[in-house]
Amino acid sequence: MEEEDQEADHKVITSSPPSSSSSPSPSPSSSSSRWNPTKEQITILEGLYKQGIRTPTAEQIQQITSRLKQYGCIEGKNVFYWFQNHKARQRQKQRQETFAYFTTLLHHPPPPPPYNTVGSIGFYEQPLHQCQNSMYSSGTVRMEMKKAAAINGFSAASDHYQTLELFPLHPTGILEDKCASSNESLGDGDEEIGCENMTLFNFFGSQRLC
Amino acid sequence: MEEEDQEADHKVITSSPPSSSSSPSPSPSSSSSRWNPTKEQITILEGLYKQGIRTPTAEQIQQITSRLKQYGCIEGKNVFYWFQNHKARQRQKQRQETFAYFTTLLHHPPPPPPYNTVGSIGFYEQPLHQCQNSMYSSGTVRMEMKKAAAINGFSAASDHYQTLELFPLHPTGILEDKCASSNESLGDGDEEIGCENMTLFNFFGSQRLC
DNA sequence: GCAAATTAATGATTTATTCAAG
DNA sequence: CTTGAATAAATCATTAATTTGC
Repeated sequence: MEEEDQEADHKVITSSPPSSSSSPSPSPSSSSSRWNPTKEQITILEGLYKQGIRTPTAEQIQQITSRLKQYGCIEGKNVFYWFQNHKARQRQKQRQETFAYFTTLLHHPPPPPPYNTVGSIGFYEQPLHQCQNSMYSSGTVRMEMKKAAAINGFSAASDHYQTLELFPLHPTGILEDKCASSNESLGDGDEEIGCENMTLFNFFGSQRLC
Repeated sequence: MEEEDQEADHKVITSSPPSSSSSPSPSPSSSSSRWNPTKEQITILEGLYKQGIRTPTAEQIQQITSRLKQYGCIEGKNVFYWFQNHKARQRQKQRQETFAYFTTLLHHPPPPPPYNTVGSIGFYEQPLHQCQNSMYSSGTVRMEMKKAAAINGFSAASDHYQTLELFPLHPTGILEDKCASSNESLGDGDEEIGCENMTLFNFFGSQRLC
């Protein structure tokens, strides 16, 4: 549809004067192409983030924006982007930390969980992401499975259930383990539970470090 | 429509300490008529949930099940039910929290930002958490807001933008006030920056940055 | 000391996924 | 099954840091 000319003049050299000034004070003369937050603005934004704000609503953005204007020029979109980026990068950071943590664990095998060691979540060594959607190839297979699972579950739910054996599900050695105990603790648990995209352990996936 | 049942089984109550208790050890003596997850099992299941798994496929269920058997007896249907219930209840919980938040907001007239101290960001007195995901009680409020953002940003992104205002995003005076130092409506020198997409959030009152 | 050159951060866009109405 | 809204991931692009040669 819209083929953005990749070669547009991104240059926009803007002849920005390398004013070398360290503080991006709201000096209007600097017609920079992008928002350059002041220290105060950053401080406030981070404070809001710590308060739990992640994806502010339009109204919130408005309020925040007008509030931040006293410290320098800023628009709503800047606030919007800031939260987008900050959230994403915090998550990214944590993934790396978690990854490092797991790597460490793999080198120091934790005491084999007998029965009461809380933890051990590492399951797949594959990206995993939310792979629940991509385990099927023909498109209907999954549906079938689901239904089957459901049916099996509900129908047979009487007494003598016996490993219903949902399918020709060969155990496959896919899920070798390399368990590692982990559960909270690592990282600043600043994500809330309600959010359904914690992706705490996605680090197996799109990890860019390497 | 697809509101998961609500009172299925499994209490998830932190199962009592394994020691000595009749914790559902792998002995299918069927002392209880229903699955009683062990703490380890819960931990793992929650971990998987955090990883993004919501509705595992039959295969995944199978894998998870066999994995969890290490910590106590369990069947595929238990896993299946657990995800069903957990998903539904998390959603329910979040809706409630969000609703509470909004109720609070409605009772506390939008706190006039007494901005002065840089460090203290007294925006919302409540933790706020992240209500962005479901702040609707009836189901439309949030939609409106988001839509506004989206439409303004992506669709209207064309030419001279000017506070499109395709919404009752009435300022409500909530955020008006101070800091009005920079007016702008005057010059309407909109095209200041060569970026087309800049209109993303015009509705915030496309004011010049500086 | 200072700028050009290089690297690291981070603002801004675009693309892909997810979810749930219709 | 299709589609729109919302959001996260990936990517692009610019600015600040910093290194480096003089």
